[in-house]
Amino acid sequence: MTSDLLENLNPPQREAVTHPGGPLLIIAGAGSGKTRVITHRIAWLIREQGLRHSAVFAATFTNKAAEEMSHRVQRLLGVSGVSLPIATFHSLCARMLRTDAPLVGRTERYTILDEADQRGLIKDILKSLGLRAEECPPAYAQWRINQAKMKMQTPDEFEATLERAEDHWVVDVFRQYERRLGESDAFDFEDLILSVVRLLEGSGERLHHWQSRFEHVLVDEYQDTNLVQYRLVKLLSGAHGNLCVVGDEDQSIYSWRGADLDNILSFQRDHEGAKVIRLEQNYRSTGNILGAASAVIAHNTERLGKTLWTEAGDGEPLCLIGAANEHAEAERVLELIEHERRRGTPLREIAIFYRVNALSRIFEERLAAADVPYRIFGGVRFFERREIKDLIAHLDLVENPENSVALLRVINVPRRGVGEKTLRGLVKEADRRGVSLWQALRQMVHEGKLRGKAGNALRAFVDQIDDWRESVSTLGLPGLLDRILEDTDYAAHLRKSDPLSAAGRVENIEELGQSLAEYEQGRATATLGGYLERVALTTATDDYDPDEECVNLMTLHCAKGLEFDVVVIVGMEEPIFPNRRAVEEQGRGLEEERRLFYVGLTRARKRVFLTHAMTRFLHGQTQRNLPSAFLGEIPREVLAVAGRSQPGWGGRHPQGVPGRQKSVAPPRRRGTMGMFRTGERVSHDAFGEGTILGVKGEGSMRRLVIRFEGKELVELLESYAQLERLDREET
DNA sequence: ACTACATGGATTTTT
DNA sequence: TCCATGTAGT
Repeated sequence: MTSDLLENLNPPQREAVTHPGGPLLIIAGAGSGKTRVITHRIAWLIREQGLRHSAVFAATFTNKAAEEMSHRVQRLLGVSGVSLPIATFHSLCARMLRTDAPLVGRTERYTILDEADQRGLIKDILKSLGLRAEECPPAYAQWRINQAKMKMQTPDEFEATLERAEDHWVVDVFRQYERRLGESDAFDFEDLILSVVRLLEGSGERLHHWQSRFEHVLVDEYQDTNLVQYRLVKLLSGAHGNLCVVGDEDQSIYSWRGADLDNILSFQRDHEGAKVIRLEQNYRSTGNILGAASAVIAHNTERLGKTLWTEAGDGEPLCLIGAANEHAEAERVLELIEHERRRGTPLREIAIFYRVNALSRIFEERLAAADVPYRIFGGVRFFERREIKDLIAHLDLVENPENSVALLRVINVPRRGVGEKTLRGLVKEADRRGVSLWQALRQMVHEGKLRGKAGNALRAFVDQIDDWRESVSTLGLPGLLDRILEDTDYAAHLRKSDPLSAAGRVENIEELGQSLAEYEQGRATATLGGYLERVALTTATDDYDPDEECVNLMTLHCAKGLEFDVVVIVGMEEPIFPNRRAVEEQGRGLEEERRLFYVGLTRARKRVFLTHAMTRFLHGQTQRNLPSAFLGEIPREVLAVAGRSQPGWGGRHPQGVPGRQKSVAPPRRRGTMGMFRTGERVSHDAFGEGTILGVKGEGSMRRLVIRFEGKELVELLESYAQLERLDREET
């Protein structure tokens, strides 16, 4: 029986799809049809192997990936509107906890804290412990606590492994934090998975229950899993061993978020008899792009190794563009976009990637000035806007008033005259009684202890929450929101606190109402808890429109999983990319930076442009930047160097080019201007005139050591330094 | 209790 | 430069 599910698959893809069971590692190179293989495999398991829909646990890292997979599987199966267990790790665990939360000390109405909530809670704890923010930065505590949790450390274990004595305060914060989470009936992101792991480890009955529920376990982006996710997957597949993981070690770029590359590197050792399938045929990029990416990544040592190939032709060479400063760089990128436009490339097929967000601004400004539509990925997310967070916090409280984080956020918004002093008293009182803030409030109301201006406000607040809680069922979700808006006169509060942005914020609130209505309409059992779970685990970047006609700006991290005809990677400069801090502060820094470059390159279908500026104004000062070392790792034969395309500009105009540039010729490509020798006089756009003192390396790695007039020594890669020979001109 | 200024720090951020 | 955060003033 040849299933139509196997049509249009290449042999290794087919083998991966039809692998019967047992551990399977699919090493999926960039652009090798990974999603296709996963979705076809799930469909194949269900249709050809007779698996129940609900028996395939398929975990991803992003909602977007999960949604796409889920849709495609449903399409393959010819069904729709089915809720398959294809979702993010967090979402799958949240679902398991909807029934099992009471077994880990929470209720079914638990709350999910996002990172902002988490930071709020930590700040609060710091305050109540009397720690000063200068010596004990909340962000640092948050980071350490999350790191510890990702390593499955309890506060005690964290304390035992603490290396720096001066960090001991974090232990206290961690202990308090865990306690307060419990009191608030809340999970943070990591807890969602961690709690399930602890549950499965602690209860044979639950382990058996979930193991038999999920007969196959699939993991996407396996190179990004951390210890907790690894344990979860191992536990769930422990009984039957039907574990299929898909990943690419060369695209692991989240180690700083706890991802452990060893999970994928040692999969074979870890799972006896594991089958390994490599997907190496690339269906996305040209030969030249693939050649560049492969050559770059070959410098890494922590690899399973794979050889990407394509049936496509070489295509055009990658194009390196050097500019004198960031203004010139932006100008060149704009020219390039204009040129692409005339070539017929749709704007939505052009992307600008940068290593750090700080680089995006100048491109935004230039694009806006030139009336080129653009959009930025990963800005402030919808559900992180202040007004939305405020209202969600109200909803959180209605669902679960024990949630102290939400309570503190909301108790004086809009202003009710409940200040810091009153609040501190309340926190202290709750602490003394050993109950949540909400419980303390209720008890105090009951005992008639709340008097005075603040007391009245607090009593009214308690009544209001109770009132809302009672009316949820009659009002419906959008109705509840309206009621909250009305009762708090929130719009007036917005107008008062920030008149300029009020209109936009009101619009956002209307959108929130829309989203509530949509949620309610979309399902038979729409609950407030269900909606809040979705909100907590969803970023609104998930719903961007890929067809919108605009240039895409994003960090290299955001680019993972996307593809464009034309990719421009800007800021290819030494301290920025590879990022000096990343290299210094993380053990595997340089290799991870290189993987990031690899990810960027492999996003491109047709053309890649790499740009760098000799000097850049950043953080309030002008820095002089050498071209990225990664540029030297690209084989010379696939790299073209654009010369100065506009005589008379681009060089010594620190203020940028005055006025609008008329459309100009495409970046001209030309090779280097012959080899330079020691002793020759040269001129350079940014550095001025100088003398070559020495030569290092050879071929594409040939570097020139130059002393520029009155300045220190500079080492430049000859192949793209854009030097001009002076001696000859002067004679 | 809220607002206005100073200070210091500035990768990346799937959930 | 720009932003978040902390403190001093009203």
